[in-house]
Amino acid sequence: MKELTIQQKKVLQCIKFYIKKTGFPPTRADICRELGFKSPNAAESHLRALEKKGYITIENGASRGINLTENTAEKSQTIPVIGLVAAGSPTLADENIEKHIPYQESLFLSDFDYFLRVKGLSMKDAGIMEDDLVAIKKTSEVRNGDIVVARIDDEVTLKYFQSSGNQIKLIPANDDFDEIYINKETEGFFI
Amino acid sequence: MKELTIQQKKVLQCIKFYIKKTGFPPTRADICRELGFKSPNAAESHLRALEKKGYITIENGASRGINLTENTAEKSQTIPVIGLVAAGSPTLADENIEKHIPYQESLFLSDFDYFLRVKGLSMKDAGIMEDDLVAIKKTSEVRNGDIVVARIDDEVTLKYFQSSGNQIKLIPANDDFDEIYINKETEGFFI
DNA sequence: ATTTATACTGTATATATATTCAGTAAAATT
DNA sequence: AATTTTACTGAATATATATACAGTATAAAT
Repeated sequence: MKELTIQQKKVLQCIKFYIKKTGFPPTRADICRELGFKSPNAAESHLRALEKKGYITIENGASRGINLTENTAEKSQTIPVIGLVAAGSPTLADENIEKHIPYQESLFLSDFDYFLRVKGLSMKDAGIMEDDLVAIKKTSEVRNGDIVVARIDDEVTLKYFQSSGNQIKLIPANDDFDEIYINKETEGFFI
Repeated sequence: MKELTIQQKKVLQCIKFYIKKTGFPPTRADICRELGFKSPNAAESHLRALEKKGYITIENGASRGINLTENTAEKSQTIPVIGLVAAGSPTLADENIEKHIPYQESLFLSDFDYFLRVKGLSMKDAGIMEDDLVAIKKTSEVRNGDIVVARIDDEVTLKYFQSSGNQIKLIPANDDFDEIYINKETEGFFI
């Protein structure tokens, strides 16, 4: 596949981002707004260049008729892998990142934020083994039965989540480990 | 989430299909064409109903401004699981389907066609173990290094594919198993 | 019994949008 | 040295598209 110029890459990224954000491709005007162009023809020209180089297809006459080609859509990206460190909550800070691995977006299209490398066997019966990579999504909503990353003081663990009233139960998927009960008001506890 | 009527389900399916096919959402007219409506207002009304029930969002004023909500996009579907039967190539015929399992489309968005249950350990070193489920995609293109489902006469196996000239090499990922060499003209051989 | 939702046809229209044309200028290719 | 590609501004326009309005009819909910 022919190489893209810096500007063309920006336009392609802009299209991908717009689709991810809105669910549908941008118009010429949308691209101009995002990238600061003042003429719709600036976007048009770049689109035609991207089409010519095979990164997108354009349905002529159709509004927002941009389609990322298979190669473009599945373009592998990198995603950080974070070691399950014992102290503190895992962060995306550079020092915690084990490495970045390429991944096929098509295999896991869901938007998760990072991988976590599993230490210990407490989730063994859920099919999560030591050194497995777990896809983690940051979220504000937690439902009962979800598998969550819980931090209690300085320890980080992966457990089933069960909330009832003021009490939270963290259930491991391994009979050799005990359940953990926590009061919602307890300090130093985060999901 | 509120239940959809039969017609509303059809419209929602139509939108999903259109996006899968073209990469962008349909216009009102597109929906009419696909479903045989004669007035764009038929599509419009259904879209507003789907919006009201929370299955889609509509960006007012924007063309093709339809966005499947998270729930809708990730709506679990079922996909057939096929047992790796010894005789003949696996088919989607009912008698071969072990069961249908629900799956989160978001976890594996790539379009594969079915799961195959693995028998034997010939791909052990590629991380494919006995009774694992392998996602299979029917394709006409095979590249060297791909893992393929090969049928030789009445036996079906999973192997690495390596083609050189007129000869095909099928390489197992387990030292305990032997490589298989096949002439391209050999009968009874299919990928 | 009345209202609301479903399920459309048919017409009309403002505007959202793609796309063409006319330029300018610098960089890369041939 | 001449041509093509890149990278835009700016203006104009045909048409693609959402959307409102006017109906008709049946089913479901209140």
